[in-house]
Amino acid sequence: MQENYKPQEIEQQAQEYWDKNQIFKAIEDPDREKFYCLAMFPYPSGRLHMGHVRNYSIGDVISRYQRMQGKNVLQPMGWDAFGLPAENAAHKNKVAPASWTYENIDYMRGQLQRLGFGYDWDRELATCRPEYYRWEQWLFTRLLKKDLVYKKNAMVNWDPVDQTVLANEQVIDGRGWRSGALVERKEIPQWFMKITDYADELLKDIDKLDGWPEQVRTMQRNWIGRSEGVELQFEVGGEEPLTVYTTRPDTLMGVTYVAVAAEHPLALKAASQNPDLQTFVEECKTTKVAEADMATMEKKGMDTGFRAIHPVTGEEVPVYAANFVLIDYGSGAVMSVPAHDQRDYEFARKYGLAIKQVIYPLNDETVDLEQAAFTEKGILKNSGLFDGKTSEQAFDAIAEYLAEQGKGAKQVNFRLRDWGVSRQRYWGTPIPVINCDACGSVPVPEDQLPVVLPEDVSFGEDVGSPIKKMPEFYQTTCPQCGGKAERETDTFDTFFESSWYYARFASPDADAMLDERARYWLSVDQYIGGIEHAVLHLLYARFFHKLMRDEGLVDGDEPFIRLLTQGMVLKDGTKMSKSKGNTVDPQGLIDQYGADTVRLFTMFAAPPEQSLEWADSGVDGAYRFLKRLWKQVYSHVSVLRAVELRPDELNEQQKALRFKLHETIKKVSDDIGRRYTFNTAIAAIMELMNELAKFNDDSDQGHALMQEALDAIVLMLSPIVPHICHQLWQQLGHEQIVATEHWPSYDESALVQDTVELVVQVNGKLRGHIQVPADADKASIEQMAKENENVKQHTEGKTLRKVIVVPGRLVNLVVG
RNA sequence: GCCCAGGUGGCGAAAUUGGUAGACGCAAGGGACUUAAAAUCCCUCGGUGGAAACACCGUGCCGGUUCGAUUCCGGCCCUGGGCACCA
Repeated sequence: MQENYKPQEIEQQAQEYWDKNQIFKAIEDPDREKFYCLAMFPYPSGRLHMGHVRNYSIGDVISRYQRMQGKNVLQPMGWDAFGLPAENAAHKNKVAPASWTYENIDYMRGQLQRLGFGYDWDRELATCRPEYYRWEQWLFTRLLKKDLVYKKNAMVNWDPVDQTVLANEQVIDGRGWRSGALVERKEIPQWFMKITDYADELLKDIDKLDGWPEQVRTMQRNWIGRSEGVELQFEVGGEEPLTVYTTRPDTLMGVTYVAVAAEHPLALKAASQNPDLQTFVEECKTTKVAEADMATMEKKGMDTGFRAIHPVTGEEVPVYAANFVLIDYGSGAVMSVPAHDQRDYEFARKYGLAIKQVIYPLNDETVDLEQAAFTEKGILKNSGLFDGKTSEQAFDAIAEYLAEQGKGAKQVNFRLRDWGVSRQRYWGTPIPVINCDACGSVPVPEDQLPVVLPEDVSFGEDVGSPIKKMPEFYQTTCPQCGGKAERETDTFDTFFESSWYYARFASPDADAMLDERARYWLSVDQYIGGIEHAVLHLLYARFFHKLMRDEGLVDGDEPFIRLLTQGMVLKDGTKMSKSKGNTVDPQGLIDQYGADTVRLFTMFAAPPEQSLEWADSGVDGAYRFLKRLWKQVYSHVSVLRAVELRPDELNEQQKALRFKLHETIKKVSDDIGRRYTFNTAIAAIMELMNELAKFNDDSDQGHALMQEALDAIVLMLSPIVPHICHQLWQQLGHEQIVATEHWPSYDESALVQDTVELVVQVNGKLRGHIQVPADADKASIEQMAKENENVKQHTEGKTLRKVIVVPGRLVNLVVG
């Protein structure tokens, strides 16, 4: 008699087999087509959550499918191991971030193994290991010499009580999350990467990424934000002139004031003489650094008393200090045209500043400036020399005029800003620079790398990075002059590590950043990860690839050929995260149902790109399906009969089943191989299984057909539920293991049909169905449609005006 | 505020290029089997009317294009993601 389906038992057996026979070990082989499939590596937060299971199940399905296509597949796994949560845990539990992280890695590795993902574990890496981060330190020192990194002052959130820098996430309602103190903006020196040097190429190459979702390409284009405009100067008597950039130089004649950031030298100078302004500048310090906060806060400003000279009219306009102008971005000053910009308009109304209309609609419509700014393009009036020109003509004319006067020029601008990589935190890669009073910032020489982060540190109530208080770490000598010097104690942004790990997986043990193996495996053929990474991580990784290319380390311009952005797994309507306490822990489900059921249900619940509101209900259905499959195979093999299938000799019922079978193979191949809609692939296989259950045919050909169908089902399901399929494939009498079998192909001749069903519509509404010969012509289809009884009810006494025949689908009779 | 998505039964969803709205699954209700329960199997399952055939309504809201719109266009509402120091 048949055995019962015991997932825990068979899953362990299958995993032991794969492990022992090194089924997923990837070996470079120039004679075989490679396929590098990568899912974004996890932060080792402690336990896997449902979003991880979804992400890695998708990656594993694609990897196993590609292996069955005969490709040489690489699927690695590693750990994005540096980051803030380890420091938080360290404070809370008084353990060192390193040991907390390594324990989490060990636990989560076990969970991934329990889920049966086909990784080449020999390539595992953790970014907190010196043998990993030494190479990004190396790259950084190279880039420093190439002038692609530099140091400048930049704003951070400063907690005045804890005396520490806060991440945006750690500022809640303007206060530090631990101290509760009002957070201030503070300028400190920080390292920057010149990503703007690559802005043009990063933008242009988006066109090459036709394997990426269009929405991600659009977001990246908008983020880089190339614009064409004019940069111009406003003289300020006795002071440095103010430089502003505008994409609307046609509105220049409508400028009625200029606004500068509260931290701008002009504002600070005025404030030193003006206590009210001083108070305002202080107030502006309490806004968070995040752009969303800047954009949604109440717009406030105050006259500095300075007057700027309009570069064309020579008129004086006031210079305001304003809280919405970013000192970090551009020149920290903007020209304001209230009549033609909504934000300037609202600001001008609030402070009683002049509103001067200079652009008028082309169609002579009147504009009501009592209601809102007129922001469209049009024709210039009240603009002196430029009256009568269209906005487009005025753009050029005004730019030329300014250039002649030496007061401005056309300029291409990017919204993209250079990447600030310094973090004032402990648990990160030490920035490999030595600060010497005599020589300045000196890169750590190659032979002194890596700069190792001390892992044995004590973490208690004391906030702030322990290495900033460790002379044995920071006291050193200058590599250039040999004098006393101090190391940087800042660490890299953790996006630094995640920007190149995909490449390191190709040569994880190389005694260099990368070696020749990277040229074989790169680029990544399929990258999979959360949509929340659409801009930052994916843009930084593209940037790094170009940096590594320019160092001669990799070929090609882009790291990821095809990208699948997985939707978020939501619970109670928001992103699952530890900080929100709404994570769903899959471990209970794995213990109860086994890995295959969890994988199957996760892939069945929704298409991968869609966000998924998590609910456990439905897992039972996936489990029931696997039990049915198990039973079906065992009852089939309980009768030993080796009969060859003869498709030409099948009866009608057998032909119908074989049609369904091959239709399903065709659909599932397309759904898994091209569309990545695993949910509909599973649904199609479930439909086929429902047909098989009804198919009671003891004949030899019936048995042979059943064998063909079960073989195909087990092959098609094996990327999704690999353990049960490993076992069932053997039961079905095959020598080879299913993981290395070939994907099934469909038989065209099984898909030939004599008749097809068409839908008959009258005026677009469904009124009946007709069976027609597959090769019927339009006239006979029309005739058959008209003869349908229900159709007659709706056409009687009416004039037939038009007949639309969509071959293989429908007939629409238009009557009136 | 800006950029990008999404909104379909009680629930997760399907409809791939403008062509049968609700496949597949969950839950629920009814039945079979069982001493009973579990498991399994069968039936029903968008709303209203109807015994049924069938008819009308129905894909966030308002309007448009079309023989035909969940799909395309315009406007709005709501939800989610990102906004440069969460990862």
